[in-house]
Amino acid sequence: MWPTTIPAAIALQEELRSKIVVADDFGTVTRVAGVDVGFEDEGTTARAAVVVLSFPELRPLDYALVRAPTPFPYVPGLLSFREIPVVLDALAQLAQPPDLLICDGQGIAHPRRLGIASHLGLLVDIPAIGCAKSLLIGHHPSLPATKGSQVRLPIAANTSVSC
DNA sequence: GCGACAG
DNA sequence: ATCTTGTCGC
Repeated sequence: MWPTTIPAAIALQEELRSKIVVADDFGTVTRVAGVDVGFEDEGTTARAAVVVLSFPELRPLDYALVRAPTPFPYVPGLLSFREIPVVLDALAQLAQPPDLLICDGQGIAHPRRLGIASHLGLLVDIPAIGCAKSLLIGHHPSLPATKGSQVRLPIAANTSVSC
């Protein structure tokens, strides 16, 4: 069953965090999937879109678009409970299952090390990368001023939190 | 107590 | 995330 309350969701994260395996090697990747979720009807409907590309060619191989009732409110730190259910439905419809997932949200750079990418990857047992557009917690060193600069930052920098 | 807070 | 208007860059 899926958590319905904030305490239950946090408890589940605490339970799952130990299962996370941090890796810099994703093994042999043949198909990579881009995953994202949008909302309709004032947030009451969740819409998942998954596209599978060949790797490294990046040719579209498959995709799925699924809508379902939104199961959980947006709570910073608990995004996965709002977006994952409909994503699971979409992933189940793929004829070409991916070897790697790239999600719009945090991975282990999360208060309890379980951002949506980590959570989803754990549930479907597929390596996942969190590709968030902004920071949820922590800090990082100042970045190069030039767009496209190659930098190597600590994973989930300064994640000292008291949540 | 106050501010911050993925999408 | 979504909505909506104005502005910017190619």
